[in-house]
Amino acid sequence: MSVLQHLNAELSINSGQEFLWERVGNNWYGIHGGSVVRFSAADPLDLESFPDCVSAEEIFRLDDDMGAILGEISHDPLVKSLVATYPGLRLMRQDAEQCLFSFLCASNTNIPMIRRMLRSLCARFGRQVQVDGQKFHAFPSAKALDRASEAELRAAGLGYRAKAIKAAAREIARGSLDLESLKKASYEDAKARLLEIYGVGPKIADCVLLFSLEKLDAFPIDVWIARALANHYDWLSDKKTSDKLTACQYENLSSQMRRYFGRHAGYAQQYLYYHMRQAAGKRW
DNA sequence: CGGCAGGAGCCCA
DNA sequence: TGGGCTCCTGCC
Repeated sequence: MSVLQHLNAELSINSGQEFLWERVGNNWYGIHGGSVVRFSAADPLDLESFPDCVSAEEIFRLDDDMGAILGEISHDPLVKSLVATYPGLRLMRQDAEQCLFSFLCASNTNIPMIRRMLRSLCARFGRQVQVDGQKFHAFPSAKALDRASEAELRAAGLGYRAKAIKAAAREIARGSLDLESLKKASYEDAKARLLEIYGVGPKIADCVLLFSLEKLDAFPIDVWIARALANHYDWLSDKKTSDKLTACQYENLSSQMRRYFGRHAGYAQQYLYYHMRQAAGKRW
């Protein structure tokens, strides 16, 4: 995810959503599927991609009506206050395959480790791209990942996640999984298809649905959101009693929040997530 | 320094 | 419903 603050001024990327962005001097550089993207920290709309197939409108979701969206989710007093505290925070639209592979790497680990795994995948299996005299590696295609053995993926530092990466790469490479087509499907249908993938549970599915498949009502619940719900939403039924949510509790809580916040519940989720991380002093 | 908990979870018995 | 999974960092 990324958080874009003040589109025309200060900007920060929250790596809890977008894992492969980094600031170098006055520019941000990021990996978006097969492209390297660069934009100016001072003016994010001054954006180029290499090769040129991504626009600022696309990745910053400039087509979203932020006024209307913020109005909808601000019926909740906490989110209303966070909208004021973090002006300009936005969702970023991610490459669907990269998003799926990224969150398959995200289970039972932390953000610095996720970044390390993904950089390792890019370096080993991604195409090299030169931008501004610097060498980058694009995100590997599903075919490239499918050509790698599970052992090679383990050697890239993925641990037990290698099996899931391999399984998803195979489905995409063989054409049995078409993420693009899921953008046109309903939330329920797209989620059901994602849950068939080995290694994808409700949390990862909701992340892909929100960040890449245009399901802005998806409400992913990770450990930070679970804490936010426990601390601030007393009226929720079947709240977590232990550290971890069962699949049943997850669906119950997530659907309650989707109903509560409405068709752009995912934006509310991002404010809560960003706030919980900020409050805990996390930068990355 | 060793030991242990924890980290955008999920699968399996 | 509980245990295990890779492996690294932070803390005691």
